[in-house]
Amino acid sequence: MADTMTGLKRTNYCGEVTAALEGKEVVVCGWVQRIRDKGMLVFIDLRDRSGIVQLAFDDTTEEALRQKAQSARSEFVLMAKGVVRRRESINKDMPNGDVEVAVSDLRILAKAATPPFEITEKTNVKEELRLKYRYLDLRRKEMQENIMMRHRIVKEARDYYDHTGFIEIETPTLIKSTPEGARDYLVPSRVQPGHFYALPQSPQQYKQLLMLSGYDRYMQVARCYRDEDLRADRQPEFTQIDVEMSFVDEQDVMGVAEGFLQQAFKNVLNIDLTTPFPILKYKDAMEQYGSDKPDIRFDLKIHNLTDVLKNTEFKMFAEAIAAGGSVRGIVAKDAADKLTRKEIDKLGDFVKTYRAKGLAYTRFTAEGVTSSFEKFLSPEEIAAMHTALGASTGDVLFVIADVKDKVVFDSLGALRNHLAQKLELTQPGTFAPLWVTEFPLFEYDEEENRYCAMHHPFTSPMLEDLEMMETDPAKCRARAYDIVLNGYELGGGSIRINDPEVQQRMFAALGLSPETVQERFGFLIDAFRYGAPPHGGMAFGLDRVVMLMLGKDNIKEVIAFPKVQNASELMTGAPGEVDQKNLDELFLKMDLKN
RNA sequence: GGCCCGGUAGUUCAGUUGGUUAGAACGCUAGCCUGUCACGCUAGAGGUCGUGGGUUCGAGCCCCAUCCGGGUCGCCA
Repeated sequence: MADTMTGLKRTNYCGEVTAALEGKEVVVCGWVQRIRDKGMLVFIDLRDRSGIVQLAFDDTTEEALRQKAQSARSEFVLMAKGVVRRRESINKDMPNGDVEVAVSDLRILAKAATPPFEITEKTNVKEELRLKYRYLDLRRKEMQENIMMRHRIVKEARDYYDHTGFIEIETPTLIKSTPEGARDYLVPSRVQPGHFYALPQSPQQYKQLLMLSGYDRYMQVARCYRDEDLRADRQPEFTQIDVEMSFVDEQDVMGVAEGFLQQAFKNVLNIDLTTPFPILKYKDAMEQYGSDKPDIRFDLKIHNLTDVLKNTEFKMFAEAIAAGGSVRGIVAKDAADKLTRKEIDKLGDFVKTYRAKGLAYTRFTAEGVTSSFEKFLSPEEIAAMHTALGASTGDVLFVIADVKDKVVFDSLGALRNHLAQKLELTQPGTFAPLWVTEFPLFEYDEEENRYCAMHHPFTSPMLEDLEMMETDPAKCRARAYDIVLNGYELGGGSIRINDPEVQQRMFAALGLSPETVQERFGFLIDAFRYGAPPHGGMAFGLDRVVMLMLGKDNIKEVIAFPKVQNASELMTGAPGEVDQKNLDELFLKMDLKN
């Protein structure tokens, strides 16, 4: 049987045992990181979330106690009492490597099986195994730092918004399903057969109603759910720092958000972010960076070559231009000696992922020019193109043409990021936040053959575009804004519609019948009849904020118990099957055919 | 649903053209060691090569199917 703690109380965390406590008696608790057994001398590195302290047993230690120490193994849980003393030889690599605890009482509180992987600060163990034994993975210093850093960032959020007059209000997570937008997670109702709750994709409608109720300046650390496929930066279950304010315009919301990021970066990372953040219109973001979440840490801007090449005889380009498409390119400065022919071919495959039909390139070296397409252009066209791109010796230029601007933007935008990574154009620890504004209000859904809300149906149109809601929806812009950091969408929001008439026009533009609107949003329409203040807000994706602040490229690293690509959790095995009895209670029948 | 990558000892990996008993490092077990700290030394255990089928005299290696994991496109108001 294991020892008990009887008679001992922890006095200090392991990492707190420093030279300042020399001569004092301490009691420490933790897990065995490592044992160095030299016979008459035994050293144990004891670890807790604060750090490591060395326990020492020597010829002055009672023999039975020393033997007990020798019986300990990795990850055993120990409690040790002893006097802090200077070491005979100092370990400069440890913060408290100049002291140790001369143990006089040792308790083995729990034995431990040999873990399936070593609990080390850094790891190269497969993620699958780490997630199956997540409770062991979370013992590692790296993970403990991530999780504790996440706590500090959440605390900064609560502090910041509290100090600036925000009230945290919890909203329900069993709510009514609204089939606009992402797929809902559904929860069957037992007491109302055939009816379902949905888990919230965001607290959107509740926070707007709170504005109507007068809780000016609301915030919530809110768990949200979307039943869509996972990515390195996307989990089906995630956390938002959700914010809504009344009697505000875009600048107010953006200013408050900038203040939060500024404070969090300062207090947590000691990094100064300059405000206000740059603002880029959606249209410019797409044209210059091929993305609505551009990484502006590096240049590699996209240039439009359509005019320059409008009379070209090169078929690939001419056909795209004739069909109303475009030809655009980017220049990788001084990359000619870094990109081999083989690597450029690979880039051609890369852009095909984004539906580009091909990647035209020119390698521009002192020895000469290698180009996949310039032989089809006139000398005047080549010169004009090079001028437009700002290309010179040593550069590699890439050109993509397509009937659809979206294909050109998507592929060049992705190529831009890919090249930046390959050519190491960014430095770790640099942060380039910006706002992207003036998003389109609508997006054409080719499957459903109608316009959908790009953001959500409560987003206000820009005042000057109001009339275009009916006449030219594609051109109608929204009072929406996204905050972007290093190529990631950190969050987004909008000024909402607070005029019931505009809201009706919005629903009409989306092709929703009055009956559908009444059924889905009736309570909201109704509420807005009773005095809705002008309001707006936004939400940060907390997981991404933490991920970027920690310099990670996978969101799982900053979530204690994340899900894997098929949306299961490897440790518990969720989701699981349930008993027939549970199904019967919920009036559910399985049909697993097809 | 599509594309790409991976799965060999507890872990990370190597494994030649298909050919003897599948190796290394770390970890683990036992013994020795009075100042270690990636301790050291000696000895040892540990493998259904993801799974199923096929080709072959012979498969970790070739073929087919399938499972698991990663990245990504679609998807993510």
